[in-house]
Amino acid sequence: MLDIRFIRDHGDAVKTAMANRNADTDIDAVLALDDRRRAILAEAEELKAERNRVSKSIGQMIKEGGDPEAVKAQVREMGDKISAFDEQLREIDAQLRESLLYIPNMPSESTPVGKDENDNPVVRTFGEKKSFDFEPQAHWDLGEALGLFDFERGAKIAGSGFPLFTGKGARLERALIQFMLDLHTEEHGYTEIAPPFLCNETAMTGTGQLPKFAEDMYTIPVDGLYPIPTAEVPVTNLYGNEILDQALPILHAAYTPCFRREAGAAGKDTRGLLRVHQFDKVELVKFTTPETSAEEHEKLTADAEKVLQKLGLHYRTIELCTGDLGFSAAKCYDIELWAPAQDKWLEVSSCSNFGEYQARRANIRYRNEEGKPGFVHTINGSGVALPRLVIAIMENNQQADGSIDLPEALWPYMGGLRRLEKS
RNA sequence: GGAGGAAUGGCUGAGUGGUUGAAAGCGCACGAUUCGAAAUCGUGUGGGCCGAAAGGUCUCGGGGGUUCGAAUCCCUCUUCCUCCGCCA
Repeated sequence: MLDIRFIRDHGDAVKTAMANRNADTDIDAVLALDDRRRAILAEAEELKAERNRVSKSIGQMIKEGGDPEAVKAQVREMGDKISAFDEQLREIDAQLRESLLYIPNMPSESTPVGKDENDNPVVRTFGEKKSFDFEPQAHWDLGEALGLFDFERGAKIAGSGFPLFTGKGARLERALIQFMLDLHTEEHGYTEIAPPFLCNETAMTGTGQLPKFAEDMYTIPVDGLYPIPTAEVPVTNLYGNEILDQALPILHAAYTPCFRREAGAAGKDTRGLLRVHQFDKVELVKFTTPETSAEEHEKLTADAEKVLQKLGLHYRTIELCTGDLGFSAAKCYDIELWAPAQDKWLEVSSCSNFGEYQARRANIRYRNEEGKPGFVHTINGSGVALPRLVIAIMENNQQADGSIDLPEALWPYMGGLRRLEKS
């Protein structure tokens, strides 16, 4: 959420930023609401000050044996007026907050201005495209043949898009999760979190999934809970409504399953693991001061990339332009893996710096050098998401006979197994 | 699921209707003392909103109510603790 005072003082900059984002927002309406709010607030508070004064004098009067009835009546009348003002304020506050919740973050100064994904610059590339002396197979064919997953039965018990892994496929999921968590906790300094997989509306609003993206979420209406679409939600909201007294930055890594309805992408990428309703992911989350957030964002992106380097996978890192930037992000790098049988890049991580946008929504603060509370900056990114990582491992490391060589980094996590082949 | 108890500032903990935003202690910050430190003494020390500031207002788990006035009384919700039941 943006600071209403910032919008008030930098209306034009905000409008430009929203235009760069292709965001449909009515900043003038928000400013008008803000004006009205302050006018009414001033009047209401003046009246309250008066009431408090007179009320106290009643106490005195009674002590001195006077008759306070006339004054009481007067104050009661003031109270009625105040109630009316408060009622108006409640309404305006709710409207204002609702409006602010629908305004996306300001892109950072350094975010390139652009229209859509075609304007996203490639920042760096690691490795290169593997060449095959045979026609590489798609992961769904490889996996089916090797008995790594059984999507038909997954669909039977849950629905299409709910993958089901079997045997070595299930083991590979577990191995990757453990490999990534070990890397981030032992080498990159993150503290592991095992959070709830369901979150309430407050948490979902804090990170920006609600209210705008409700249709992308699964819901459990009877309990008011949502299966999390990313560990970002529970881990960021860990510190909601707190003033942190521990040293920043705080670094957390968390494995969770993620649940996404993919409502806007129905019918797209329906085969295999390209786009699924449930997937595993290791997420990295940082809480920093404004001074260090840019640097910590770069480091977090590097931490995510390290996973792919260790697995020897060809990837590229792109920076999202203003037109392609996520709702809550100020700056974002996407990491994409090359999948030869798909003949395209697959996004496995979005590393975003949210500035104080999420912190303001979730009310996460720290004490600055003056000891005053200020909003932290939050940063997060996948480190990384499993399905497309599995696709890349399978499709890049496949052999002519349909077996798959496992990256060396995974051998210890697979109980020494070096290759997936027909048993 | 049933029956009880609890929720106050960074922490411990007073406070059952009137200048209480809240005693006291601890902690923390600054100052004095000291060659320096400890100890000691003094001063200060929650947060939101409005305001250029002075100041005002709101806030004692959340919401609602009674009252001229609520941390204090009433209703309700949430969370935690204890016991019973059920259960991975």
